[in-house]
Amino acid sequence: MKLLTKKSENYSQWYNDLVIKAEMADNSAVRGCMVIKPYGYAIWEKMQAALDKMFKDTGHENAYFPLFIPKSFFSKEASHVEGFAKECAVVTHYRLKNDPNGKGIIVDPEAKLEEELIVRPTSETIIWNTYKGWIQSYRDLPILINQWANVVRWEMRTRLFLRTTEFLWQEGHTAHATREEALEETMKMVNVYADFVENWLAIPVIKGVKSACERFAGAIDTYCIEALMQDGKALQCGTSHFLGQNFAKAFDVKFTNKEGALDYVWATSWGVSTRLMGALIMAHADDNGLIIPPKMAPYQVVIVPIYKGSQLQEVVDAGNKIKQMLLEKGIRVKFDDRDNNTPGFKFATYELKGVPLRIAIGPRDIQNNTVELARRDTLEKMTVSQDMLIEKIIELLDEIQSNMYQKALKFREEHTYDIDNYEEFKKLIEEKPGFYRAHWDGTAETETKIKDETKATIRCIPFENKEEPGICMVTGKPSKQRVLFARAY
RNA sequence: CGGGGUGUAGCGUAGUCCGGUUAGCGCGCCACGUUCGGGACGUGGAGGUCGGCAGUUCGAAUCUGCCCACCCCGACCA
Repeated sequence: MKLLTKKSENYSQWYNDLVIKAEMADNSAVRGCMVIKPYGYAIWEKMQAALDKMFKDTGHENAYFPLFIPKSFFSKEASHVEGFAKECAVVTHYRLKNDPNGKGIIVDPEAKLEEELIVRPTSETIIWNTYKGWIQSYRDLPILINQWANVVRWEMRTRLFLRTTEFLWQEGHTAHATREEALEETMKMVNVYADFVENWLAIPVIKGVKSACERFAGAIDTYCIEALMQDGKALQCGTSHFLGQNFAKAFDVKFTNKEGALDYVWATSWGVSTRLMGALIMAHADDNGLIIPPKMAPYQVVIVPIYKGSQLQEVVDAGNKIKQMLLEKGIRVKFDDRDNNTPGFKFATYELKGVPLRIAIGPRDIQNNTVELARRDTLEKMTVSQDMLIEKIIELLDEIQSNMYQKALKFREEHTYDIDNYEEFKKLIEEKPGFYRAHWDGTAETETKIKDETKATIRCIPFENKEEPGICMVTGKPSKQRVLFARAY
């Protein structure tokens, strides 16, 4: 049975199939929205837990702000409105009634809201309106708050996990007394994201700053992490914005500093979303299905019993014993002792779901005091003595985690090219999609021209860039360093 | 919003051009039995407003009109 279209045939189709068949998500009845299924949600919960701890460890607290934002709040920061206006869902009425013509139910025209409410596409405005009431003195600062929430952006085109109309995310919103402190926070959080994505999701990222065109609406600077997917397209995995005093000015948030003078507060905001689930899928999966890194996996080990009728009890007992041993070591394990599926079916199922390690145990193993252990990342199978099993599993989970990272890193390196000739760039971005490091004159005009002609955008100006003087590949004007181009999701 | 495509059982589909018995098949599902070291098999069974509405006709999944939904490619975007 053909479960997935091959990656090479139609990557989009392959990705959709994979998401749906691996029990991550379904398309929902609402345009552009998705149902996150239990298996997918379990992975999201793992992400939440890891990130939440990292936020707390860096001094942040969680809070919650409203879903609805009065329209007037939105208009206060000019570039922010401009950036989001085109994709907002708007609540205009608060009541339904029976259709007087007897055709079901209609919106009651009498129940029109005095002021429309925007369903948050991001919460800067309502949060800064709130912070205004919280901040009078430098002693009230910093405010370091994170919110776990859903947001709505009415994009034209949607894709499961990568760009859904409604999505889940966290958004941090901080307020500081000084520019330096806010800048430090912005950098700190982009580093937290990079740390998380690399060490937990096993996806290598490039940290950098966005060009003016790609910057968040309302920010002075946007820092980001960019990853490369297996089809050669880039995916922005997280952003951290230095908002300067833009929102403080828009919402009139002033404080008395140590010197007794009034000043506007400095702000940052930062977020990652369920898009990371898309990244996880696209960075690692193969034609057999998902590959979930051990630190993210809802279950790290699955035990599949193999038996003929009379051996059932013996094999199930052995399986339970192994399960118990693994649980005691804090390893997340599932023992699939359903008797209505064959072992082969289960093998395929858990490969599709991306479970990092599989134990198969049957009569032969019981006789030899062994199990068969199979790695999802390499599909390698080995026979292991039960006495060594726990140690071996702990070792392998570690190894799989780092092997996945190394493999993704190697892929990225093999798909990162230096390019100096624009004509060649136009050709190569088509034939060999990936990251292209090129000189750029720093102007929005050139960037826009490149985007229009090639669909490639500047993903970021990497932080860890060595000084390398050159000339812009389009205009020939001087450039201090190479920037990162790619086609992106 | 433009261009292309598709809607038939939970999923995948045949049939539509050229209207004609009870809409067929595979997977899945239910029952029983045999199986079980890489997606098992047999027997029996359940499951359909053929996307919707209207029209043409003795008769519509099939023809006509309108509408709706979804997918792919653009524009937009995390």
